[in-house]
Amino acid sequence: MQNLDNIFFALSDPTRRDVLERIRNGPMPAGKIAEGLPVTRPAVSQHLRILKDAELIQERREGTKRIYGLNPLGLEALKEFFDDYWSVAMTRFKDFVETEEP
Amino acid sequence: MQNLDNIFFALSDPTRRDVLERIRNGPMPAGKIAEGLPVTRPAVSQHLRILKDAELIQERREGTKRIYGLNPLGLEALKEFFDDYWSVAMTRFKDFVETEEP
DNA sequence: TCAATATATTAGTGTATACTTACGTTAGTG
DNA sequence: CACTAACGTAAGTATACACTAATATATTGA
Repeated sequence: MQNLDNIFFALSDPTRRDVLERIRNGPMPAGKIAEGLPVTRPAVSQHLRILKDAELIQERREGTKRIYGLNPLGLEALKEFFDDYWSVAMTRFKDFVETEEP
Repeated sequence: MQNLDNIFFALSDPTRRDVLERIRNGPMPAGKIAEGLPVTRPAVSQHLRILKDAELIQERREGTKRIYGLNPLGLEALKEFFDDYWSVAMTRFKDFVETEEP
């Protein structure tokens, strides 16, 4: 399982979230991903690596192309973070609000 | 509503996630939050500010103390990110895996 | 009002990050 | 084999970040 450090770090960058946005409707080669983005292609390559390390995307080779698509593994880790963590938050929040009133 | 930049950035730091961990079972004054952490109290103050800007925590004053507790607003934004975004990811993932096999 | 408590803010610093340009690598094509 | 296409990698740089030490602010009590 991926650690949350990498996942949240990967998601903290807007350009990387743009990358995810571009491939959310289906896999895409690296060049095409870079087309829509305001940074150079090498920069996108570096972002892709970070996203891949976080297991948020997957790589598949096809000739000279590299097709990138979403990887649900990192997502699963995030989901666990929610289920295991924030379920408590919601219930505890009430106490906080209630004691805040006079 | 909060933007995801601030939220993911806030969550990308392990110390800040430690802060959240410490207050997830109930609000706590800043000093007590800092006790368990390996950084100085001013550093914790700075982290608290970032978490507060991201609307992940709330502040309430009580005398000279400042009590911090979880704030579900940032969390709601994150939840939307999931529901609105990753529901697509899961279904699209199948296509990717299937085309990967020979 | 003076001092103590609890905390935030500022200034300064080493390190990490995101970017660009230049170069290297791998797979197909004549 | 040379050439092109589609990438990744390396080196260098400006900026952002997290941290500490010192200072400032606000609240309470003697």
